[in-house]
Amino acid sequence: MPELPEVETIRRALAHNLSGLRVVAVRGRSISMRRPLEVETLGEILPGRRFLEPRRHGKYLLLDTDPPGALLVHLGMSGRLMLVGPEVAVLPHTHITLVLENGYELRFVDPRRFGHMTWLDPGAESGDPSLAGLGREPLDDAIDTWLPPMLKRRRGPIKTLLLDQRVVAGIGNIYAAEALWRAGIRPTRPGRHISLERLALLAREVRRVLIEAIEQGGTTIRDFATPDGDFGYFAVRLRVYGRQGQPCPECATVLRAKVIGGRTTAFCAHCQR
DNA sequence: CCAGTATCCTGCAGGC
DNA sequence: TGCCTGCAGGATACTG
Repeated sequence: MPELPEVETIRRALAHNLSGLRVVAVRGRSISMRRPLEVETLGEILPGRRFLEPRRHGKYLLLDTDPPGALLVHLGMSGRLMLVGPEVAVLPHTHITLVLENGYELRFVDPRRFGHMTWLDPGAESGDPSLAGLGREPLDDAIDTWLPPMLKRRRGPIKTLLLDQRVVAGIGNIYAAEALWRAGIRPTRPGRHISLERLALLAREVRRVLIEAIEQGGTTIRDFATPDGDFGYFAVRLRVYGRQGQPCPECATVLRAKVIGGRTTAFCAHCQR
């Protein structure tokens, strides 16, 4: 579900409403996830710690604490965080609840269990398997200088390269499709067969679409919501994602879809070459 | 080494 | 109405 703009939207909400609060208790049940969720371990570590300003790298959230350490959160496809009062009904698939000193609860809900929540001791970040090797941030305004050479060097369809978190961190299926449409590039085209000029344009479109999506609070397709329950409004601005069979907003050619890198990708065969 | 596929899991939409 | 299939915003292990 959540790509960079959604995770950033969550981060901002938490910066506002979670920073400064202390954990008083941890509730939940350990469950097998992509990385094991050790509720007992978190129950020993977290109580007494205060949340600082959260950080984000790609689709990962880093909830720094004092005393030092960080809760690493990835939301996978269906994960969400809720920051709510105890009177709010507990959703199915709520795997862990952090009770805060003000009575509010930070809940990690993830039906499909592709996400995870892991504790990182100080210094463990650089050696963490999820974080090590993560690419640079696409919001960087110099992206059009460093991304094109990387795309040029790798093999495979440009769409697959954009989704590779080691190349650039945070792009998922929605924004890859949108950026490629904006840049007029066919998702199947091998990255190394695209000129540096067009790749620079693509890099700028990647950055632009992510920034616009953040401004709209992310994209709610089905169930994305901030910890406070707000939805994202970028869905109305999607031009190709999920719109196969409908006319291209630019030229009215019927949009097609093709599976690339195991993911359905919509594109306009006329505008994207 | 590379690219492509299978897999983890639940929920939901669509077809019959 | 109900059953079945396929697909979903991600990441990674495996196959050939």
